Amino acid sequence: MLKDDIFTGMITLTEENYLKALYRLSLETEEISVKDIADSLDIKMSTVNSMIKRLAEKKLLRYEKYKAIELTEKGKKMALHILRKHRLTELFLSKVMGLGWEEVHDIAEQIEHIQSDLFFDRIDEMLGHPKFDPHGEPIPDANGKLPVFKATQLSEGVINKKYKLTGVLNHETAFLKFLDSVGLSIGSVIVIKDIQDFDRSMSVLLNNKSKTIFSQTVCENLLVV
Amino acid sequence: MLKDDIFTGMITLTEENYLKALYRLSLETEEISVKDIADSLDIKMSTVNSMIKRLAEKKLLRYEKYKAIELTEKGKKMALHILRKHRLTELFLSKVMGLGWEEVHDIAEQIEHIQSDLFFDRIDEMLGHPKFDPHGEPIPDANGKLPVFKATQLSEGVINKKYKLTGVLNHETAFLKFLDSVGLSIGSVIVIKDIQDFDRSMSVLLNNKSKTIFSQTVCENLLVV
DNA sequence: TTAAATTGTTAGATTAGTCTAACTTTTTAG
DNA sequence: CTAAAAAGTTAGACTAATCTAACAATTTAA
Repeated sequence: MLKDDIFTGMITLTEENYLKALYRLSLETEEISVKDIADSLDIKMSTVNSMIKRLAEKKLLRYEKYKAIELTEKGKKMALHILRKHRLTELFLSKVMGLGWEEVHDIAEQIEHIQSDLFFDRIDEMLGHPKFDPHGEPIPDANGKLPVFKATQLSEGVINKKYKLTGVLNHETAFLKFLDSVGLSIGSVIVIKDIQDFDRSMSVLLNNKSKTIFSQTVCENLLVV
Repeated sequence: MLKDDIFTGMITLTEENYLKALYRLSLETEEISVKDIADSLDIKMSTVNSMIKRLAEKKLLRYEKYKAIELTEKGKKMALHILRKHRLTELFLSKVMGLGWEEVHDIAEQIEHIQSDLFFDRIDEMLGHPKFDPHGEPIPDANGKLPVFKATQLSEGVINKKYKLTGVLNHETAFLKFLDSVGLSIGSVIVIKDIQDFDRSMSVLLNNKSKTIFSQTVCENLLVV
């Protein structure tokens, strides 16, 4: 029974949280330090120090005294798996269960640790295998691979190309209500018909039906792919 | 920080599992012993012994050396709260997410520990505030109160009374398919029109529409209220 | 370039949850 | 009624995850 988990690849909830933090940090900084992790998880450096030694033994990261910390491929894959579960859960709570976007994060932090492929695959299916969460962040697929493209702002778009709405950067009620009022929701098709040079506003065609004008601010807050 | 949880009423996942086991055992036996708990959770008696001392300190159960163990009102309330979350989750996984009844239990064992009233209240709402799970077991309400009546078997029913299907005792695919084929699902209305003395089969009216005959076996497996 | 500040490491303690082993009390069967 | 079996208890050890406190290495700035 001792050190069973090294053989089974089993991982504790706490270890999952370290991996997730490690992955997030790897996107933000070149070199991940013990302090970065301690700050991001709000625990002491000494605690981090002992934990990374354990994770290194499990081959989830590479670590040498006083050097920067790096996830291994195995560690990265596990982190992406948790991230996938987190993002799918957030989308599910919001789209299927109708919870507010500000409410879903804390619940998703708990549900992301549920061990059941069945459960998350079904969520994925019910959501139509989404590639991005409403923040525009990519959702890793079941194999832990990230989509190559990240969603971009509509304000970066070009005329006459078909875009699909995948998320928004502004989550205020007022903005979401505005989107509602023009008939926009995740998955809507947007085609830019014209761009006004003087104020960067755009004439757009929505879902091949209604035509309207979006200000630069609106365009910057719409994530498309 | 020391003994914080005694003040906050916070409870660990493990403690929740003890409470749940205690409650289940209290329905099965008069006197709950250390051994009962050890067997039901598959841990050693010595472990149970130390844990019940902790739970007693937290006023979740009453314990004296060599005496039977009893949940306090507070402990019972917490146990019912977990039970509510478990049963609501099972129903949700099955009815909303379309998972098979054999698959939902293990997932529900994990999700029942999620801390979020919002989440479970929303599930409750989406399910239409169900009073019974598909096993016919009552679901405690948000205040931890159990419905007074437990579902009974249709085979115990009387002629011309309106019954509502709340669950089944047999969860085999074949039986569930049969129910499907006659148009029965949770919530369906059943009225017994006649009972045959010689084989205890019943002529029944379903949803005020179709009339059919159920064998005694079928009636015994239908839970109604 | 060296002293101060920051960051990292180690040692040792604590708590939750578990175990084994030794011992005690209660229950049960002859 | 008593001896054996079953159940219960205690003591002591272990792991995971955390902490504090002391000390070491590295980085930064005067």
